[in-house]
Amino acid sequence: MRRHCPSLVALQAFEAVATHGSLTRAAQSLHISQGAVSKQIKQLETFLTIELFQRQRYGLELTAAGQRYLQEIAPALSRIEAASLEAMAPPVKGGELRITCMPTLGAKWLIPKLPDFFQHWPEINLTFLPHRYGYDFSTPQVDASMRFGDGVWPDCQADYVVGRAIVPVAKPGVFSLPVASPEQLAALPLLQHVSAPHAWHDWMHAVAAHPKQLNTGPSFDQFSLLTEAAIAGLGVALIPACLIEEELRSGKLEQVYDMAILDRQGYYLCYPPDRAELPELQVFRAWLREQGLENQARMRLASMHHSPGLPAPE
Amino acid sequence: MRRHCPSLVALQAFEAVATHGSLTRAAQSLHISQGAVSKQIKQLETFLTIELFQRQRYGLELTAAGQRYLQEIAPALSRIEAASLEAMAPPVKGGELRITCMPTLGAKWLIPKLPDFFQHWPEINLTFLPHRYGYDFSTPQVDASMRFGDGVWPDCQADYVVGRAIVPVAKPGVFSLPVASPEQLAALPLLQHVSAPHAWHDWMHAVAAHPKQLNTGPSFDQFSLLTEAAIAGLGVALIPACLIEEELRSGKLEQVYDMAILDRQGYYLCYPPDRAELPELQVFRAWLREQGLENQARMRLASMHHSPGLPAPE
DNA sequence: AGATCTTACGAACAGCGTAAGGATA
DNA sequence: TATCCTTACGCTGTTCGTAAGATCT
Repeated sequence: MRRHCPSLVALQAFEAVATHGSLTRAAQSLHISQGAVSKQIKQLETFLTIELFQRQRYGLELTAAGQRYLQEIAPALSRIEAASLEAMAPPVKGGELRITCMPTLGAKWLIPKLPDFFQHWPEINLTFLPHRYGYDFSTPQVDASMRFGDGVWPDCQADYVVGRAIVPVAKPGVFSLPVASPEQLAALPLLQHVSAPHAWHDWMHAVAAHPKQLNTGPSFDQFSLLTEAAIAGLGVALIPACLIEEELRSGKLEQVYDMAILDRQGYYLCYPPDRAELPELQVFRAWLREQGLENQARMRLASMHHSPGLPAPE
Repeated sequence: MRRHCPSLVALQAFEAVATHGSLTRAAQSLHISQGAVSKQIKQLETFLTIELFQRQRYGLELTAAGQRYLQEIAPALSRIEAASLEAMAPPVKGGELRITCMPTLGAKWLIPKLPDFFQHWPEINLTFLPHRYGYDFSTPQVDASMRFGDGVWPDCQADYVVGRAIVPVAKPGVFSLPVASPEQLAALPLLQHVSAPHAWHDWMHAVAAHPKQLNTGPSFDQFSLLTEAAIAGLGVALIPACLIEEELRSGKLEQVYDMAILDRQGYYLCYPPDRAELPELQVFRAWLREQGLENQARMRLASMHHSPGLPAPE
């Protein structure tokens, strides 16, 4: 049976452009030229006879059809890559992988998911080095590191994992929630992250709301404090969804408006080019990517690729 | 991020060879040369550094690793194709598709699944023509037809859908079931399909059992009668799993040994080459394929590519 | 002999990088 | 001007078909 499928490289390019919101950065992440990506996207759009992206100043944004397509394609790509890695000769017994990770992300997101990783890859010996080792790959101690940022670091490959989806949350029952419109939110106490004073403005912009004034509340310098403040009922906070999965599940927090925004910054897995071929790292990378995708699949997203973004948290 | 994936064409070739059990027939179904398929498979095996198939006289058989790989890859491919078709410009409003279908398959398998099809493709007007119209595509009345056979018909493209997985079933509680070994089955009354007197021999062979004698019971000339006989508690019957989904679910029948065999014959969607590009047909074909895959995913399979196979049923 | 898989060779095509062109603020 | 996307050209590697070779019954 002849299949009517686009090529895998085109789909990978599509996914990269969709998550990065830009041909240039997608090309960087794919390690190919920007012109090549442009052509792949165009070819894919011609094949499907639809527009996947809306061309804009400074980047491309997914159309509605593009979003639907991405939601089907991304998990399929992920599954193919994971299955291929799993099918390959398994890594050497006792394979080692040494990483560092930001404390909040580790506690709230990564560690809870590790049992699944060890179930698939019992031979891989994963070691968390002290976070203060940072991302100095010059010593042989650290193989990879979970960092926060926009995915561009010198001398460093970076694969997006999770954290760009930001949701507004509050303690259930304190305010009359969830609200019907973003404008109603503006009147509630809006908790701030000191390093991201524009976060609420950006959010309002991304959901196309234009309140006259924002009721700014107290500020905090870490997401963990912001989380606790929201749980205490002090107001509404903008927090990466991946850091409050447990709180949302258990009902300690509630999403107050069903729209996440896609910030430009997020948690990336970084590693030096010379470790890219390490089998244990490839396996970990593919697994991380699948975990990150699951997070994203469930949310309604308003994209905001070119906002200033939030600063490094914690 | 650079991905370590094989190419899509290689994966499609892999899937085709796996379902057909032969390079030659896979090549026919893909409409490319047999040498090309051979090379794709070899390249894929080199890429994964594992053996996907065991080369045998008259064909190739999946290795255990190959089976695991197929179970991940096939749904992913299916999803990509379905998403791509859905993303394309939707078929013209009021698109027509006229098919014929064998009565038992229609009643037991296809019709119950149609609500899902119409949900995805409300614009497509699907018409079931009388089965006696058969598969005469010379008149413009019939676009495609569900046929039973081994997938090779002259002047006709044929995509495998479902029906090759055969399971032994009986009424619960009548015998002491399920049995621990295939040999114990040989002593129970084995219901026969008159046109497939070797079915039970083949099944025993496929599961590597060698009973001294088979306790052959009454014979029937249609699967629907065989099904009713099994429900009545007359004995154990070998029936395509897709024809007794409802009976297994409701407990009217029970699978007596947890091993299906993959017969060479099954239900195929056939259509003339000049209708292959009909958008409505492509959509229907991709949807059928997904439905068929779901059936297969749940079973333990012992393959039996080169048995004589069962005759056309009903 | 008959069926099947493997391999070799040349042709066609797809994917890439470089680099020039065009649009927008 | 600066940034980003688009397009053109030529190179490279991949995929294909044809067809001959190998193997097994």
